[in-house]
Parts: sequence; structure tokens; C-alpha cells
Amino acid sequence: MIPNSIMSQDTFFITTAIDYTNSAPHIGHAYEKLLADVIARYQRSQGRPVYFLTGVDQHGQKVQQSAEREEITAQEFADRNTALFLEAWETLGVRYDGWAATTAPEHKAVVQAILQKLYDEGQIYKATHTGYYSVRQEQFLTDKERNEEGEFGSEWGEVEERTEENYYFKLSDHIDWLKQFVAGHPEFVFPSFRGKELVNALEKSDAIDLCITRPKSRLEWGIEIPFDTDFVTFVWFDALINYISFAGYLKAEVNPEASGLPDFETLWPANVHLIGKDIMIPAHAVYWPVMLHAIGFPDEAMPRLVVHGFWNDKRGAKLSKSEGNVIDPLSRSKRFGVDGLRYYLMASIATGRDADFSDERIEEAYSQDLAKNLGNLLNRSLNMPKRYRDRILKKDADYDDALNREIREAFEALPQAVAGAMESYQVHAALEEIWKCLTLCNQFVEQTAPWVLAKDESQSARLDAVLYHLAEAMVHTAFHIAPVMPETSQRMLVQLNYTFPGGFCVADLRWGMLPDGHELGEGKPLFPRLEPS
RNA sequence: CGCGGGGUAGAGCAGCCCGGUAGCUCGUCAGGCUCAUAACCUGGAGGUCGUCGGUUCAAAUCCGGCCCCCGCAACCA
Repeated sequence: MIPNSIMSQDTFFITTAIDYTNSAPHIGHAYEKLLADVIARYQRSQGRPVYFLTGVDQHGQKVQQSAEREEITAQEFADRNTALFLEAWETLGVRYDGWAATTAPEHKAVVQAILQKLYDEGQIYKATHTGYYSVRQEQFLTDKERNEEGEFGSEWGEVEERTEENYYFKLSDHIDWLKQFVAGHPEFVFPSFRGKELVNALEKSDAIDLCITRPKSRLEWGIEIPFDTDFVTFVWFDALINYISFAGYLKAEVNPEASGLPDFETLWPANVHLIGKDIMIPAHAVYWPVMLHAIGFPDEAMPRLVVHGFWNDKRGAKLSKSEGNVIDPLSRSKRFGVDGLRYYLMASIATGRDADFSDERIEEAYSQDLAKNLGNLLNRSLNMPKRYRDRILKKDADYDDALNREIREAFEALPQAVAGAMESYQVHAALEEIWKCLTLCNQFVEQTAPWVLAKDESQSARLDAVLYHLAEAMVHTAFHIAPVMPETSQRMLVQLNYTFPGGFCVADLRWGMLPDGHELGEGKPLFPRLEPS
């Protein structure tokens, strides 16, 4: 039985957070994009249309400042860092359908249309704020920033009292709705403990309005608001809108020329907004649903959040630029292969929780799980037919027994087991299910001992059956690991000399796909032994 | 009494939502096998599931108290 949710022909729409283009991608950025990629590929393998949107947040003060420091334009600076992200995702096999770069004119048009609409409806108003302002940090300070003595510390530099006009969004008008929505939709946030955190946060939050602009005197690098050219929108009404602007929202109205945009109706609501735990509250779990609600999206059209945890360093300390313990994904993919890195990142964390990134662990995963368990199994599965049968498989050999059946049944049950894990984003659990079957195959080889059967002419049919079962099991394995390790899956199929027909999906997967007389290819180590580092 | 997470074999983790013989990987000890990337298989040792109490026929799992660790300013998924 396959759950109804994945039988639906609705497009599975998955997004990631868009990364801030103020620095190069690190392992955390890579993890999120890879997790989204794995989920997207998995959904495709279920025969479901998928739209995977990711991108970069290019506006903002940090980008403007960094650009000024280097005496280049903000756009140039953003473009340069954007290129680093594009290159990283290309290298790591992140296969997205839509690229959300917030300086794109289509995006700008949607942002402005939404702002104008809310302004016309009276949901945005202008107000004056007086408070303490740090000139150095270019931001207003609140009581949160005061130290033990109730003073603003030296890290803020000169602090002055300042009055500034800005536009505010009437967030407070919608907080009651949000509380009700969250209470009635526990599936809004995954994992559930994050949902509880949200409920708590909403209970004690004061309903205040959201400042959504910056005067151009302070920040120029943003989208100009349509009703007052002295201001640009601040992050919320820019970055968050990407989830709908690049999904084709208001395409006909404001972007009739943009042929590359998808049809919004087929995508929305997003099945998964994949984000890190740091940007859940308030941005994605408060501002975003409220913005959608204010725009007029009904409750049924609210997206779902999947909140992942963080990678810490091997001692459990937070990765940080100032600590200098950030991890470069590309250097690891160079050493362990793209799929080695992908496997490690997917197998070594339970989605939603934190994990510690360790080079010893990734090495262990590579050599134990990949080289020995999987690679060696494929190798022996190919080598024995080569030695004993000149690589030719015989299907429907005149032999069957309980051991064969056990293999068949394990692989026939595997799609369901994998789905059970993947539908709740537990990639590590799905991999565990697949690896259980690999162990079973290795046991099968020991128990049947093909090298003994090969010496006995009367065991010929049994030998054929054993070799067929092993090869067929490897074809199934190639199918199941494909979302996590697309390249490895392909290399396995090349060695097996088999290709899935176009559009092949899980519903087509059955035992006995390799035809009678199939000739296997040449076995080569999938994961060569690592050079000592 | 701020919010959340964590404390499970030597190491790293899963299980906890929906109570029912404690599971995975590595390490370790002892065997086996030879098709294979010194690989693979079998068996053993090793755990009062932080702690105290409660609910229950039954608790790692539910409830309460306590102890310890990590996040919650900025860079930052």
C-alpha cells in the first residue's frame, strides 16, 4: 500500500531557505540543499511531479557594506558570491527546478505588487520611531541589547537617540488568527517539538507590528517600495516572498513576459519549506504565514515547514566563522566523492536534530558502509557470474528455495519501508532499511556459497538462481539509493549493464526486471580505498 | 521557576509522539569462509536507558521533582 499522499498527481513543491550572499557556502548550506535534493529526487522516484526551488537572498545591509568596502557595486558583490553557491550546487548534484535570486526583476515586480495591495488595503502604515541607535551597527537597539548594568556595551560604538520614519505592516491584526491556525494544524511544523516551541512563543509574544522598510539614507540595496521612493523593503517582504514569486504568483498580472516561471496553481501550497531551526521563529513560522494570510491566502493554502537541525563540529561546538571551525563541503566531496559526502550527511543525522560533523566518521561511513558493504557486494555479485557463467544470467532457473524467497521478499517489502521513513523526512532511517537488505544479500552469498555450487554440475540450476537473485537485488538497490547517491546508482547500473526505462518509478519496480540471458557488465570498485590522508 | 534540545554498552547514534523481550554502526574477543575492495559471514563479552518518585499487569517510552550538558547578540543552515 502506498499512502494516498504520494499517489496524488499534485506537484510536490519543495523549497529551501535562500542563502544570504555575504559569504561562501559552508557545510550547513550544503546539508540543507542536499536534504531538499534528496527529498525531491525521492518524490520523483515515486512518480510524482516535483518542483524544487532554491536560491539566494542578495539584498541587504551586509552585502551593501561588504561591497562598499571592496569598492564594487552591491550587485557585483552579490553576483560574485552567488556564483559560489551555483558552483557548489552544481558540483554536489543539487538538481533544482527554479532558482530564486532576489534581485531578479520578476521577483521585484511581485514584491511591489504585494506591498501596493497591502498598502491600498490599509495593512501597511507609516509611523515614527524614536529610540537608541547604534551608528556603527546601523541599527536601533532595544532593551535586549542592554548588558547587565542596563547599558549598551562598547560593541555598539556610539549610541545616539534618533527618530526615524518607516512603514509598518499590521502583523498584530493577524496574530489571533495565527494562534488559531497553529493550534488547529499540528502538521504545520515538523518535527513536532518545533511546533510546541512555536505554540509557546506565540502564547507569550506581544502582538506588535512589523517594520518592513529602511530609509534609503540607511539602506539602498533593496527593493524600492512602490508608494514611497525614499524607502526600500527590509528583508521580510523581500526574501520570504521568493517562495511565491518564483513559483509564478501573479505571473499573468505582473510578469506576463517571464516565460520561465511555473504555474502557481499547480505548485502552491508548498509541501515543504525546508529551513534551519534558527529562522523558524519568527520569520517562517510567524511572519510568513501572517503575510500569506494578509494577502488573502486561505488556511488550506498555508505551506508546511520542515525544520532541520545544525551540524556542529566534532566536539559538539557550534560552527562559526569567528571560531574558524567552519567546514567546506567541496573539500570533503573532493576527498570522499560527491556521493560519499551526500551519504554521510544523510545517514548521520536524524532530520530535525543536530549532529556533530567528524572527518573520522565520514571516513568510517565511506569505507564501511559504502566501500565494504555496498561496493564489495556489487563487486562479488558481478564477479561470480563472470567466473562461473561468462556474465550471462539465467532467469527462471529451475530452482527455488526459502533463501531465494527471503531475498525476493526483502526487496519487495523495501519500497514500503523506505517510503515509511522518507514520508517523514527520515532519510537516515530509509538508508538503514536499504542497508539491512544489503546485509541480507551478503548473508545470502555465505549461505548459498556459489563457489561450492560451481564445482557441482548437479547444482547448476541453483547456481543460476543465486546469481540471478544477487544481480537483481543490485538493480533494486541502485533504484533505492538513487535519491541519496545518484551518481553511484548510475555507476552500479552501468556495471550491471542495465538501464531503467524512461519515466521509470517505484510503481514499475518489481522482481525480475533483468531478462533471461542478460549479460552483466564489468565490475569495478565503486568506492576505491581511500589514500591515507 | 525564561524557551527549546540532549543525557541509552568503550565511541557515535536510533528508538520515545502511538508503553509490551534494549537496536544500529564502529571498536573488542572467539570462530568460519575464500566469489570479493585484507572483503564477507557466525557467535560472545559489554547497558540499573542521568537521577529520585508516580501511573500501569507492564515504563527508555507517559506524569512530576532534581542534577548535568548544548543552543537562543553578532558571522551563521
